[in-house]
Amino acid sequence: MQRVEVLKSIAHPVRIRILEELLKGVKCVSDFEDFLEISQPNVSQHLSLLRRQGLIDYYMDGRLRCYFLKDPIIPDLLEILTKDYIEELPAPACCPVSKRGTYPGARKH
Amino acid sequence: MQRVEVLKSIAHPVRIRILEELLKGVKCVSDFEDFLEISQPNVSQHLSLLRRQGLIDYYMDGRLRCYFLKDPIIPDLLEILTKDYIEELPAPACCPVSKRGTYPGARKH
DNA sequence: GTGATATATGCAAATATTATTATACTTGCA
DNA sequence: TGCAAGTATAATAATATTTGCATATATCAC
Repeated sequence: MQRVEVLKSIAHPVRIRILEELLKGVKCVSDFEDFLEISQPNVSQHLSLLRRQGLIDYYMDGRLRCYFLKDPIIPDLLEILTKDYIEELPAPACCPVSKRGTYPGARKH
Repeated sequence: MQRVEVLKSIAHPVRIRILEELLKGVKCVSDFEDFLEISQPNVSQHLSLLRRQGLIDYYMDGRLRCYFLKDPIIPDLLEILTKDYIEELPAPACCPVSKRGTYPGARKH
């Protein structure tokens, strides 16, 4: 499943911050190095993973590599992740639809 | 970060299928056991992780545990994951906004 | 060419996740 | 009370991810 791979790529504290920054605009490796408090090789490793997954890409600018967002699912996902959800989903009305269930459906939990 | 934890919970082929099924309605453990081809303890472990994260909950019905969706972010996330994105995001117009970058911005990549 | 800057890569160690197995708990029913 | 169905938990083994470090590559300025 492609979707799971995308999710796994985003589901990391460093990579989600990288993506959030890229949502604001183009950034090069040393820009990330400044505000993420990790080593340059580690930044590169995360960027390279995101690129392997096709989520971002870069262009060369002198000796800088300028990274930018590529996969359109990213802005949508990031937006949902910042959204405030106040209410829980409504609890199911009653009685499970289960092949084994002819039980009355009394909620004891 | 809470969001990363949520993403990690969803970013697994079994758990994403569990959540998709729960989107359709209530299901008990043995229901999952049937269509996911994994062992009962493994199903329980995934369910229990999802519950620890507050994404799902259950009620007792006889000796069945009937699981249901609880966190409203799930339907939104699942929807985006099934959406078709045809176009890539537009490439950035020009020239990086980088504190080091006064480079001309020629794209050599 | 030489040196400095910007970034990537390879590999091993540390850590986290997942599946498996065996066992325990709980409920309903005879 | 005792047994079976449904499910959970604990311990462990297998696997994947992440990080740190040393080193490599590429480009620019001189």
